[in-house]
Amino acid sequence: MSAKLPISFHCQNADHQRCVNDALAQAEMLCRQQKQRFTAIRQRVLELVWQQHKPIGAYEVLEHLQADGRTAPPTVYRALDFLQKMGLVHRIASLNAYVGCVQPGESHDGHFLICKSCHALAEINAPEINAAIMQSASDIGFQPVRQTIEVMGLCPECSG
Amino acid sequence: MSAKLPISFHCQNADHQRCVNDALAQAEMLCRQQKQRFTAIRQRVLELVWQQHKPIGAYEVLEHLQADGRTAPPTVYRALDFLQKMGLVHRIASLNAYVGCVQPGESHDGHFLICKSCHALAEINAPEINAAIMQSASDIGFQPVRQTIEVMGLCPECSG
DNA sequence: TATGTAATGTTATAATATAGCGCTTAAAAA
DNA sequence: TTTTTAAGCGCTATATTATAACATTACATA
Repeated sequence: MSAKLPISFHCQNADHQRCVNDALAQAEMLCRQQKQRFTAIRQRVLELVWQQHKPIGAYEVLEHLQADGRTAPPTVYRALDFLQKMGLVHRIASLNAYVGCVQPGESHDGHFLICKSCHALAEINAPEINAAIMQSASDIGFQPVRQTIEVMGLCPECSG
Repeated sequence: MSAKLPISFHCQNADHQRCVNDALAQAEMLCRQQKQRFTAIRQRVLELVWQQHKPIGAYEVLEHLQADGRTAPPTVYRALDFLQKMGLVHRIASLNAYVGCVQPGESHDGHFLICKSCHALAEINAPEINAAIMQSASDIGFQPVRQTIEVMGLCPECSG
């Protein structure tokens, strides 16, 4: 057994805004540490990503930004690329969408469980999955570099 | 230890056309069994997918089809959708591309190792990966339905 | 052959993502 | 502080991936 992240599909804080604020504060700290600029746009995009418990599409982010004034797609993609490089958000390949990373601090690949009913997403930290992949890969001489691990199914609330 | 598929990144037949022909023959049999029509377009698309050892994009398939006469995107996507439903090809979400399935016969999700250098792909059959995912999921009450497991890295030939 | 259904043709458009270039602004150097 | 430099962003255009909608064709079978 290994240490696991506290996992949940839905926010446990009564006030999700607190999650958002925490994420923003942590991001600011990380950017400062790594001498990266946490610009207004980057903050706003990260905030938008965190404001939902489910993956958000780039063009959905764009729509929100456009409420504050004209914005074009490259602006959104640049911000998302930056946030990914900083390990602050993950891209979900099977959905073409983005989620906030629950364990920021270093760029890494996540393992995701995604509810096909309510679209909630949980990022899990499962060393056994990594171990199984590493083992299978090394069996045939393959050197893993990045992973895309996305499992669709039903979350506890929707399967009940 | 479990039974594993014969895995390789590159074809072991001297003549890859044999792989292609085998795949086509098996597909024809499966379609017959399930009373599905293995039309000329479906055959041709499956052939094109199999003719490479790496994932092929829908529009790349389209280009090849257009050499034989005018064809539009929906035709390609329909054929690919059909082949996916039949379990004859897999879609690789992280690449927006398609590969032939090495163990057709029922629709299923594959586990993929993809070389980021030569783009070769291996479909592996690793029950340990499934087990690890199932365990992690059931720990938090999640019921998996579909998986996207794609590992990028270096194949034996490219890492040597 | 007549008939219903599945498959395909065709046009248009939606959805996702990036190239390229010039301006602005923040950070670093002088 | 001023200058220099590079990063970030605005903006236009366009590439890439995918689907909607409806007409037509071809197949299975009654």
